Amino acid sequence: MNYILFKSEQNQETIVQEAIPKGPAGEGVVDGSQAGQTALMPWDMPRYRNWIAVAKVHALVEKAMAAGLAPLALKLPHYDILANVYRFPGLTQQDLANRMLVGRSNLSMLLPELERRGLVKRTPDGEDRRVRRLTLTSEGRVLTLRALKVQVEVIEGMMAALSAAECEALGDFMRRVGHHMLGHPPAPDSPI
Amino acid sequence: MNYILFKSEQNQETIVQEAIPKGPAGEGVVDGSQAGQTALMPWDMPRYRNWIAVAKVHALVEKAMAAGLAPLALKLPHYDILANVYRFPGLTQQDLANRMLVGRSNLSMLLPELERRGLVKRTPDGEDRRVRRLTLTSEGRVLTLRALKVQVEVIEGMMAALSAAECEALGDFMRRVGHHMLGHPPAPDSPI
DNA sequence: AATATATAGTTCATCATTGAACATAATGAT
DNA sequence: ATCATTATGTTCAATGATGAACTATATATT
Repeated sequence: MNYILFKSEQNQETIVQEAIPKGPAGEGVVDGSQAGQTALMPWDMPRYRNWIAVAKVHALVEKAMAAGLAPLALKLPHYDILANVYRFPGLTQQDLANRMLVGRSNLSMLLPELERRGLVKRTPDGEDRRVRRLTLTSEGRVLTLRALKVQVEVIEGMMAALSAAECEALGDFMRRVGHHMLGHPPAPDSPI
Repeated sequence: MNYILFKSEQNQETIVQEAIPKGPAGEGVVDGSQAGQTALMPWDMPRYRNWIAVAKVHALVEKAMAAGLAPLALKLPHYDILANVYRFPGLTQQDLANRMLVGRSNLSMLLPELERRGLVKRTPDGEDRRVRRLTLTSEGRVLTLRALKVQVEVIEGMMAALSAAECEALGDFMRRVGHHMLGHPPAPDSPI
């Protein structure tokens, strides 16, 4: 059975036929590069590999952030909340969920812990009784600044491999991609 | 209490003093941009913003992947395993964990489910009785190809916002950053 | 040969995240 | 005024991921 796997950059369809197993005593070990009519697999394609590189760096940064935040007794999701609330005091839980690209229920699980630790306050909105608005306590702000310092160090350490022009190009590319994926033109104060 | 938050690109230290709360009736709403001696916050810095853009795109791609894989009854972590085992048949669980940048215990939780579904086989190594080697079944390979098609569509859709040169530059940047973070020069068959 | 150290994979408890379902409130249509 | 629809946040069950502790095995040291 053949699949049309993808079109190459030259708009040429690549068809992959299920590879025939080979290997010692027919043990099922398969050489993926021996597939069908064209040997091209996604990892042979530049765009795919470029995205895998992005994904790997993202995983490395998350690990570095987790390690850097551990001495502050702060997990990455909690820090994300604190940083966003520091930057946009008074935002709603729905707004925060949109910015963090997580579900509302996740925040309903995470926020009580930050409240309990005395870092965040949730207050009812003056007009809409469904809404709660988020602000940091003074202790929350202090901790957030310390955690921001950690994040800046991770990002600066990472970006040291790039020139300023390269770093700016990276940001331009990613913002453009982000807006493209969201399907609308860039807006002020967009989460991207 | 002041913090040295970070050094700017001109190597100038930025000091942030805790912002003074303001807002209606002293309700604790804080304007982060009114901090201390210099108003620069991380989100005012290009490198920080550039990384946030990368992180946002990564989150969007993960959502798109999850949505695209749902009709195949496949979750993203399971797909990651299948794709890596397809590409490197016979690899060990330890090797797979390294490539996926997750812990060995995570794979011990995920792999039995793929085994139960008849997608993956775990076989003892011929020489080292601690080791199990991973291969896909024929059904696993078929499903993996279908899932690869989904991933390629997501990546192609994303990269449509970039020219070929921009996409290649992006990959170059990220590979360099990845190697920089791992602290060693690029190697053949590196996870980055 | 005996012992110490390192490695591969598993189990465990804990936490983050998801998506469905729910309760309450606001808005829009009639 | 009433009803339908949408929005906000919470609860629930299920699942993915982590890091410590464990078992079994391999390797290095003495």
